[in-house]
Amino acid sequence: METSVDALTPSGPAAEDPAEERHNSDEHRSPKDEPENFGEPFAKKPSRSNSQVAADEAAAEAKRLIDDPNLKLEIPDSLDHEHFSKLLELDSKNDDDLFSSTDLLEHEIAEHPEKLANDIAETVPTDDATQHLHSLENLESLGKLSEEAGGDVHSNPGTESPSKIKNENQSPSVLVDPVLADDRAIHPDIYNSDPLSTGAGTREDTPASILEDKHELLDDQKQDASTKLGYVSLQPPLPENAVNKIEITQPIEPNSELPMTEFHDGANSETEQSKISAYARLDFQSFTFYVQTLQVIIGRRSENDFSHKVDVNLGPSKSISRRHAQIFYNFGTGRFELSIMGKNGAFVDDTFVERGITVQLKNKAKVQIGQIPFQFVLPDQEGKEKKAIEPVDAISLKTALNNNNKLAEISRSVTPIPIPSGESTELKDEELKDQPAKKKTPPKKKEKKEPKAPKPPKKIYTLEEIPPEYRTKPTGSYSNLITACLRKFSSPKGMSLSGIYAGIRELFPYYKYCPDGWQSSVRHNLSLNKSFRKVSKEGKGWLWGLNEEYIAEREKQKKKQAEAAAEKAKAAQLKLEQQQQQKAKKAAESGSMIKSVASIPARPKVKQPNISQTLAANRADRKATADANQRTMKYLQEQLMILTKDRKGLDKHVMASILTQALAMTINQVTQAAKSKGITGNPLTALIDKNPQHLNLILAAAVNAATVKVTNGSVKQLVSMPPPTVTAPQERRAASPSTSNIQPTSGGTSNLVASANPGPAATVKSSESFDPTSLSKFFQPKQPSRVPTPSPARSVLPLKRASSETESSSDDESTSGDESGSADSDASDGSDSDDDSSSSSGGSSKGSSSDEGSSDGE
DNA sequence: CATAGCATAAACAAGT
DNA sequence: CACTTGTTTATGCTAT
Repeated sequence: METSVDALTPSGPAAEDPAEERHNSDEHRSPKDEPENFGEPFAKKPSRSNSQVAADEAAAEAKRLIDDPNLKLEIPDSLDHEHFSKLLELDSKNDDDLFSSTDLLEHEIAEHPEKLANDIAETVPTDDATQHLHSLENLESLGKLSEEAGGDVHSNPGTESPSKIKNENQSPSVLVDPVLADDRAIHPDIYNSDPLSTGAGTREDTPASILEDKHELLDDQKQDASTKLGYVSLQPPLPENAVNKIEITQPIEPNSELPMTEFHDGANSETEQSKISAYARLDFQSFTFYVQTLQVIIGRRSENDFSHKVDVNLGPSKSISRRHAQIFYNFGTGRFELSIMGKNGAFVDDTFVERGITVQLKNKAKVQIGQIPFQFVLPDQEGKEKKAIEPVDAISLKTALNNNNKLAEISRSVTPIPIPSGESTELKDEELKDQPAKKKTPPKKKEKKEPKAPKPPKKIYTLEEIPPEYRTKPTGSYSNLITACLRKFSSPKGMSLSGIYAGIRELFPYYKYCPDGWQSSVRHNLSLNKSFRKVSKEGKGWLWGLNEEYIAEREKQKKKQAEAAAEKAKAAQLKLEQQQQQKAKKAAESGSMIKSVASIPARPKVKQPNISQTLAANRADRKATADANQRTMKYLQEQLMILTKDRKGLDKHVMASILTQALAMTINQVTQAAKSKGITGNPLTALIDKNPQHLNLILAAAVNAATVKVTNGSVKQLVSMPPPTVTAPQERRAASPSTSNIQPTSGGTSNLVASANPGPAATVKSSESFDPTSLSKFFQPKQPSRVPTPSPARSVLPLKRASSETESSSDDESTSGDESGSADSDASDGSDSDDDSSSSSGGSSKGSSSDEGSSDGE
């Protein structure tokens, strides 16, 4: 260590207490950890080449996930007719198939982020060491997936890149990325060292990283400073000094729960420079190293060897491994821990710790590596106070300036840092620059003891002080927030309450700025919600974890409910359709069938509050099914009308009966046929989309059969069976003026119409012999024939969600994968009107009122 | 209108 | 004694 930190000696006031977050408890890390894992905590986020980015993403996703925890499908009540119900059955089955895998994925993620995580987790082994990995992976995958999900929310899943998402969120992560990347390059060992980290960066979401994020978020000035100061060692730029300096990295803000605090260096009482912000301090005989990142690697570094990163170089002694030990902040336990990676082990408080073991680093713990002893010192109470006061950051400082009360305290806590020596000076400068601006006021360095304000009330932020993106309360329930937090930060042993607080603050910075009170809710949730459970005991409190089984169960049920709801919705729709249909018929009977038909409103249109994406999504699903059914019904009705334009003198009543029966028959038969064929999904829908001509044939046959039945054979063929292919329909229409009315809406119908009539009664023996089996062919994997452009179906019925394409796709999807075609023209007509919700996607909208109110408070 | 879920508070009990 | 951590109970809101 080149560093000259010697100037500083352990003089500083020893920390008497660990930061609040850290508990003194002695829990050790599981001994299993092997050198490689040393980064357990880090291991968690191996991939995040950019810790921050990842963090942000994670946060973003977490939010997203959280936001849509409950997608519910709704379905109408049971249908009356069995055919309908059958239809529904098919549909419901189909639903699964209907959704493209992507859809499912997205939904799933949106709905049950945790589930996803679980799934992922399941695939992974579970020992201590790997646990972290899990989380990591989970997170990552989650992140990726969620990204997709997020993307889809807007439009296409998967299209959006993480960065994009970030941008949306305006998270600073983006900015950070480059840095991290560089960082990696510079200190390959760190990243590469971790076997677990799959090539991705290994940086953790340690508080440090978090801090980084914050820095950026907080304010520009700070940003610069922070970057430079805080991560000097890591950053590519800042070469000379940085490199040499042993690692005096100085994170600027101790955020929220992070332990980082300031050390007062008695020796340098130079005033402003008497303090250094750090999470902890390592007092060596000849120098002092301030732990300002959540991960510090201690080892031996040869002069020219930069292949691996060493934050604290213990010299050339071979008894010291290149990466001999690592001190890191375990977010899960809220403590600093020491992982021994060096083959010769180390002594911690006079106890030998062998390689692969991780132990907690208590305040003032004595550590000896090789022949080099040092003491790990946590910040003292002052630090605590400071912390308590608030995260010292630009914002708080500013505020402080404005508010005298706190000002005093903050100032004390924040006083500038004296830098140990040499290189560090630059840092100092930087800091000074920063700090002066913010903290400036009282260089008063009071002896560590101050009158001590009774209790620094938590700082109250004004709206302006809060980064815009963090002004609104995250959507999602506390249980979701907690779940996200645990998934992201929890160690296998669980997470302490304070750790959870910190995690939540990290994931949802809103909680860094909002007034206290939410902690109570968190506690309330932890103990009340079965999704959480006490994993292990730590000192006074418990380490909390997720009750995966329960969660899984809950998810299942939710899903079921959703499905049930969806079915109901469908049923309702169908019912509605039927009713309409009947109405139509009646109307027809009365004389203006056509009119009635035409008038049949496409969809009831559900009013959508578009509150959250979730809801939107849910609705979308419901709608999808409902719409599909509706569309189908409408289509059938229309076609029937068209087919029976020529009533051949039958009277209204008779026609009504015929139509009703024909419809029922068609539905029934098609459904049956499909069922027997094992076809999932709504066969009618599929048919409409893929082979409307055939469906027309079926309808025609059904009509004839119904006619025969109703008229007792007096009329055998109401509809002439057209040849399958047919085309020129126009004539027909022209012929009968009435028709024209019928399809004002859809051009698509024309085809059908055509098919329906003209041809010589071709094939179908129609009438009585309505052979269901004949339908089978329609369900064959696919018939190339189908109708192209104007898919009648669509045309006829307005689709609901113009907004989200994904969904629309989902609905037609119906059966086999098809291209279903185009939604063409017609679709447009109806759809547009209602849709809705999608727009809302933005999310976040949420409780503006509450937040603002609260925040504004003063 | 009743109900389920949540969010919040707050009172208390236990540990530290 | 001051806190932190957990439990419980009560109350109000909102969406269903």
